[in-house]
Amino acid sequence: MQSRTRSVRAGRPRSAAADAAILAATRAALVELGWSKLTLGDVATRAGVAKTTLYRRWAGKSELVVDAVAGLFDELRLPDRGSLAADLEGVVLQFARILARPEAQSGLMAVIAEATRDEALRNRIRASIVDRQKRLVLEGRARAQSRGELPREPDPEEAARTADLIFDMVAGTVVHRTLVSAEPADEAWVRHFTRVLLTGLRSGGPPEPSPLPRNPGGREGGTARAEGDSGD
Amino acid sequence: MQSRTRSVRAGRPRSAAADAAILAATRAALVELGWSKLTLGDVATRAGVAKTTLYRRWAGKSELVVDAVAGLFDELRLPDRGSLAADLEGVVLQFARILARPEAQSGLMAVIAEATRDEALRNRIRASIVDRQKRLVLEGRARAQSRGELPREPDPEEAARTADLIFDMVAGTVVHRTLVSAEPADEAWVRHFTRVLLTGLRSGGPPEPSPLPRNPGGREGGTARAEGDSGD
Amino acid sequence: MQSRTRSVRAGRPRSAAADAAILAATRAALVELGWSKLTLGDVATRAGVAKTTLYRRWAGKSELVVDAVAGLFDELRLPDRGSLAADLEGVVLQFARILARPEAQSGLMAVIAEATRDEALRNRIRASIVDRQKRLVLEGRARAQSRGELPREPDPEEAARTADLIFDMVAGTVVHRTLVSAEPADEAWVRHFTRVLLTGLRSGGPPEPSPLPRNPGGREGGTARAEGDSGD
Amino acid sequence: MQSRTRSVRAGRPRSAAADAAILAATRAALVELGWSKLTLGDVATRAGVAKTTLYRRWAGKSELVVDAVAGLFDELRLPDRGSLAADLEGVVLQFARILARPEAQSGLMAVIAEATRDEALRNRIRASIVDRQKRLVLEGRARAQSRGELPREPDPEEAARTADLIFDMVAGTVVHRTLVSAEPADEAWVRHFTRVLLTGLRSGGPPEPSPLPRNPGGREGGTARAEGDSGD
DNA sequence: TTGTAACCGAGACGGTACGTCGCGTCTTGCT
DNA sequence: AGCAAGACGCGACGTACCGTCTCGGTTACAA
Repeated sequence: MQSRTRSVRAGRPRSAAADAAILAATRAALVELGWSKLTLGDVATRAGVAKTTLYRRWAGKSELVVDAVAGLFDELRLPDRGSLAADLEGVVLQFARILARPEAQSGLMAVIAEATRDEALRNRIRASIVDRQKRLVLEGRARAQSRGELPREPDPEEAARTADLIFDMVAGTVVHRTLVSAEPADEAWVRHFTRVLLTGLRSGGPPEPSPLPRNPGGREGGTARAEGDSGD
Repeated sequence: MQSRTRSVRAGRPRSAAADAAILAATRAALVELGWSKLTLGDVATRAGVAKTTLYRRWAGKSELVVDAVAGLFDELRLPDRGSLAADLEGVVLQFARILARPEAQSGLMAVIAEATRDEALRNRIRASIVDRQKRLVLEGRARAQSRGELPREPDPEEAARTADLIFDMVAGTVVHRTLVSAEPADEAWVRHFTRVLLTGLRSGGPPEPSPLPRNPGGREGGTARAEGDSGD
Repeated sequence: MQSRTRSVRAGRPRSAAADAAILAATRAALVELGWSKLTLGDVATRAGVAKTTLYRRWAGKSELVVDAVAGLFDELRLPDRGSLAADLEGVVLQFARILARPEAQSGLMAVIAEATRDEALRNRIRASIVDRQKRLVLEGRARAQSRGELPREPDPEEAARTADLIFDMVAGTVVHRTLVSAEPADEAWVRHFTRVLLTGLRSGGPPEPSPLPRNPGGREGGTARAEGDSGD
Repeated sequence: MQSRTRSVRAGRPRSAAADAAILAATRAALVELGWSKLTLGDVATRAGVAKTTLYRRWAGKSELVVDAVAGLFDELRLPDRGSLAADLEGVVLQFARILARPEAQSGLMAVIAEATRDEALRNRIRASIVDRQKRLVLEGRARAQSRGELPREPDPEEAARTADLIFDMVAGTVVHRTLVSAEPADEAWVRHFTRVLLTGLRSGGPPEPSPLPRNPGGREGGTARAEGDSGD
């Protein structure tokens, strides 16, 4: 009978405290050193843990940082501020504030870069970070629908497509603002952004087959100086 | 005597061919290996160049990759397809196609990650990559205004703010779709996205205290409290 | 097996069996891997024993291997073949055959190397291995003396000195032949070696101040064939 | 034409000083730490050299120590003291003194132990250490023959066999005395040993087919004479 | 034509971090 | 209380790149 028990758990169990210490040390090292100068040996030292212990739990730097960064997003909540617009603003602002923290900045882009070459890592990121965020979008929409602020989408596929788009727009735009443009995503900016987004969503139905306005008569004069004439 | 002579350029000049070979080798290495496994020694070997030659021209991996990736965006053009919507679609699609290439995926996010800790690198990225893209947004708006599709914004500051927002939304969303969600930014998606974006922009004026344009349910008051005062 | 019969006391029922299993596993590992690649974890696994159990009984790799190798020499016996020469040949051959086994080769030299820096280990080796061998020399001499083949040495110190020398010559030469010269110590070689050794011993008395033979002219016949006659 | 030159020597040449520094550091580390606690990282540090430099020149600890120890035997010389006995004593004493040094003790046995499992290492030891010593035996015999102290052996195979035996006896006995018995191989001992050895050799002819005397009656007088009064 | 100065390839150098392995110790739960 | 299982802190391993530094040899311009 013990053969099963044995295979399940024999020997000294892994220290739960070590996991927490390592993740905290990773975040601290990200703040101080950033991704590229973060070394696993240093993280182990900070955590008061042997390097081997670290490698027993994570396959490498990328996996470790994904988990460390994922923790930052745990605090994301969907506030109930009474309206879709207000709720959205609140969530975006929370998201922006997390991204403003150096440990998120340093780590997040780097693991995304790594993930472009690593299917498993991409899945890990999705499971640990992305899906957790995306859930907020779905919840927010459901709430808005129950409030009557948004119509209920009958086609589930279209609903998913739109949710994905919203999510990419929100997360992508905030990330780009923060990390590429390197401008603060403060309250005023968030208000501006969410207004544009919501306006677009309220009117934006399913994509239509003929997107080209097909301007009669051709170009209005303003285009004149444009270089594009040769183009398509 | 030579020793005192200020010869503007004495000695053997740098090989122009080497630069091109190195950048091409860098892109090839990015495709094959990705950022993290790309090594400067390997790039030098591929380019048929000594490591020293490489270090004479670039300070390190990041700078080299910025230049190598920047070249990819040279082909970005603002097409004149007759309408703002069509032009926007065209640009976004071009951008998406560049981002679909592995050398862009691997390199771009990584240098952005590096740049979070390196002011000089951030400036280099802005100068080489970002500003070149942002110019398209400005050109596109100017063309749309001259066509009469968009009103002329009287406040230059507000105009700049909106241009930045558009840029962050476009670039950020496409990047997020491609790299994080790892879904193809194909024509259908681009059409969907640009329609939402344009709709938002056509109605989105300067930020207002009450951003809810119409609420079918009729709860006007809720918006008020939801806004800034309550905070969180 | 045995643990089932007596469930009352869960003491150390395997203690005796474990020792044998561990030593056998050690020898097996020596054969397969040699000293430097032998690991205690592997030995424990082979013996079906926990590493802890192993460490309770031996302080480390060296001590364990000393005991494992010592067992090989248990089979050494002083045969009675009727003459000193024949007895010596027999013992040397036995010794050579043990040294030809890979577990002896791998282990013995290594622990001797370790012992150069470790007094306790040196003593352990002496007690477990060396003295057991040296006893054969003493027994052999006693037997030869009782046969009348060797005179009885009146000075006990000199007797000890000579016994030590014989031992070093026998063991050292066989070891060197086997491990350094890496040539087989087969029957023919043993015969050659023991004849030289015995001849030397029969004539070799206490050390003298003037070792120069000083006979440039030629060899006195007596010395030349002092012992050869006996054989044929 | 440089293509040939290039392949022969291109790039920065290896530092000759580094080799010497590394070997000296290795010997120093052997003295202080002994074989098992000697680490290549430590050797590199002592030599003021990077670990990589060390690994570029030697495949591992064993190879390095072989070279380091081989240097110790460079000082071995065949002295001309006028007689075979005196020459032999001189060489053996030199050998004993080298073996008395801790760097030789620590290293030599260990690499021999390693060599039992490593053909290449065995060859390296033979080339660097053993053959150099064996040459002295051959030189010594030639000199003794020219002096008339030893007969010229007509059969070259038998000559080689005997030289090998002498070598194994000399080296093996001294090593065993020093490292296993852990007794000093001082002048008195060397005199005792060499006298026994030389006596054995002077009378020891080629091995004979029937070595077992098998005379149950035992032997008498002739043997007895050899002992006390020292024929030579 | 000849200097001379900066270039070029090759590759060794002192370092740093990697990810792995073995050591000997320390929990666990089972018997 | 001893056992197997196995996680733990420690520290060396051998490898891979880093960015720098010789090397011998090659341009290209100036004297």
